[in-house]
Amino acid sequence: MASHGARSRSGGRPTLEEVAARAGVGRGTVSRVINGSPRVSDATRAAVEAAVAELGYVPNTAARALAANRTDAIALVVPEPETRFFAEPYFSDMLKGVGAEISETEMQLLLIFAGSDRERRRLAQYLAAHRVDGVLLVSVHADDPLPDLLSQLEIPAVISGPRSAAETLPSVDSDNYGGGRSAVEHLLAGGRRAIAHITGRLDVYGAQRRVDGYRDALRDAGHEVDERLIEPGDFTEEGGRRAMTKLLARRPDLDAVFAGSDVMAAGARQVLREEGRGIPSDVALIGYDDSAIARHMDPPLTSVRQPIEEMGRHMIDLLLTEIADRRPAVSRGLERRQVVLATELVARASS
Amino acid sequence: MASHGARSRSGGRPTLEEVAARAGVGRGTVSRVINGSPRVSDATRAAVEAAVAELGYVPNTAARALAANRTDAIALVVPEPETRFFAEPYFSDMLKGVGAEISETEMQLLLIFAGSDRERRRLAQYLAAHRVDGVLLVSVHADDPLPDLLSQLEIPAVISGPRSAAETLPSVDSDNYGGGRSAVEHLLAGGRRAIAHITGRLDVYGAQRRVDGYRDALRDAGHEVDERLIEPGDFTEEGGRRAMTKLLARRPDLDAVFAGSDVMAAGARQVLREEGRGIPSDVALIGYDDSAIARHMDPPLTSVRQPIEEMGRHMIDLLLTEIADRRPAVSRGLERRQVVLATELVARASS
DNA sequence: AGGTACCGTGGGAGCGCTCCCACTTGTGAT
DNA sequence: ATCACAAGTGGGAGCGCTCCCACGGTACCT
Repeated sequence: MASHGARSRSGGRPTLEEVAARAGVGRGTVSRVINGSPRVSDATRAAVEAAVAELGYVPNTAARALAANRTDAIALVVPEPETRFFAEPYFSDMLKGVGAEISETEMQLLLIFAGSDRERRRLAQYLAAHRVDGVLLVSVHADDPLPDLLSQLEIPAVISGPRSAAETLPSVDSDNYGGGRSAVEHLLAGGRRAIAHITGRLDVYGAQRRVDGYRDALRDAGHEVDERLIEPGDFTEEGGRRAMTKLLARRPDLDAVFAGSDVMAAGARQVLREEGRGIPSDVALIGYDDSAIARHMDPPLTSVRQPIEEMGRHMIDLLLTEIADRRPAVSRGLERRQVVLATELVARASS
Repeated sequence: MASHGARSRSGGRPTLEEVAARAGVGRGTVSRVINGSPRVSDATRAAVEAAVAELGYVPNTAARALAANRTDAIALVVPEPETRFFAEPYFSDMLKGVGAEISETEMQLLLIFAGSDRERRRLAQYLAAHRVDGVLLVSVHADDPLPDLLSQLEIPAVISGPRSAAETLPSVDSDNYGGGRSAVEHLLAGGRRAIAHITGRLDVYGAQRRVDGYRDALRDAGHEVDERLIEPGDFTEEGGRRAMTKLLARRPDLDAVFAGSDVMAAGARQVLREEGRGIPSDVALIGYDDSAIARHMDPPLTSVRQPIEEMGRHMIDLLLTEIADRRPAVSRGLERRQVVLATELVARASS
């Protein structure tokens, strides 16, 4: 008597072997059918599929993971506290795109927050245990060690928003430079001349690029760039307020503000209101992200739209390719996989 | 030569066996140390721990799952579209509590949305594959088949918000009845007499209980309940607007409104404003959830606070107990595990 | 006719762990 | 000194799958 066989297993789920017996074929054949191999005759496939249905067979993921050395899961890592995740529409839109795309596959998506030190350590453990086949990294700051850890562990990863122009990881980004340009060009076209810019956190590459776009748009139109019109923000509403206050003090004559995010634009708006400046009569205001805030603001906010959901889709695609390429230890793909998606200016009443 | 050994394994991670060799002990001993068994001498334990550190050993989860028939993961299942998840602070607070509590353990938390039919089917597959040791169910409607599926698969589960008074699953809830009572008592104490109630979706048990609390509070204070003062909502802002409009039409003399959620209160507020009714001068308004909306409303909204984060913590505790109890096939715990937490009325300017 | 090429198939070996039995050694009771 | 028992340990068996080799059969070539 098999003493081990008596170990209480959960609900006696059918195994591959049992399906094979039922279908009158070998284990290998069932495995082939389950995994969609083409090297199975139609008759056999039908027989196996019938057996699978009758027995209600569902593959044991753990066994598969052990034997095949893959987990069929990928993680969406958010190196931020949960709070920010929920506060910013960026993340939820991203998640929506990612979720939609991944549901086309057999892969499982895990959402992991790594805001605190403690969470970081857990994440490191988790990655070291290779519990996922790949990682999606969103909102990574320039000095974050996470990407290095990932490449050291040889875990495929895709980053949203490259950390610099020299990003080595495959990445998906929107055209921040072009977005910045279009905002300024729009304001210039509206006859504005003293255009201020409240930047995002400058350790975020995308924020830098928006500044570059701002500068170049002005120069190309034959205007000089007055550094007093540029004030760094931090993507928060409060930061927007502070920046707006400073700008107003330095250049009371400004007639337009391009904020690096809708949230900062909201902060700026408050200050402009308090100072009695009409929007857009006295000062035109334009944000970035085209989030719900923009639509609901009074007046509705002109904003630069990033196709965030689409970015999420692309990230999954890149990652899956990356994972698939990892199988044969061939070609370290020198063709850098960097996707950049176009932005779109959504004009509303604020400009 | 072992032809299979050549299979390209990921990065040659150290195995239990290698740790054992390094520490000069057997496999079993290392396993005991890793799993914190007390039946190991201190000296041996130290040696093993040293070997683990030197080799950077991390257990292979798949192998462990296969051998031990557990996954060390639990899922938080949200039977709603992502959109609602992000829109309602309820979920993020819940997630915060759950996340905090689970990070005390070795368990992994998965977030699964099951809003669409398609997602439902994926979830069913997922559960059938027993990829998690237990499930946390939030926001389940009365007729949802999910709980049955779970019990059929013998997967431990805990529900937030029982589906009815006869809920069989372990559950964690706040005292909706008491919350409803306290809202009404507060309004009565403020001298209000014609108190309306905009209910939540009545297929949500908690919403029913709030209505019960509303009714009983009025009766106990010697007032009759006028059914024209009760109008069902659906937890949305638009629903709040609609309900408020109807109530005003039916009982223009009402002097207070108890809304079943802050979001609905926000909708009600808009209508009251449009009708020129002052808050709280003409009509006192009170919400439920004490969400961010309540604090930022104009005027700030009195609301009934549920300790959602704490509820999340309790859910994890219950679930872990449930999972642990599942090991020996003993006592089908007849002592129903139902936790009910107290609510708290937060008085602000709207009442 | 024999040879060569597949195709479809069966099943051994092995993935890295846990579980449990059997064994050795140390301790205290007799 | 002898026995009983516990504490600590080693390692076989097995979890359910994938991978790959080997095999028989059919089709096509020379």
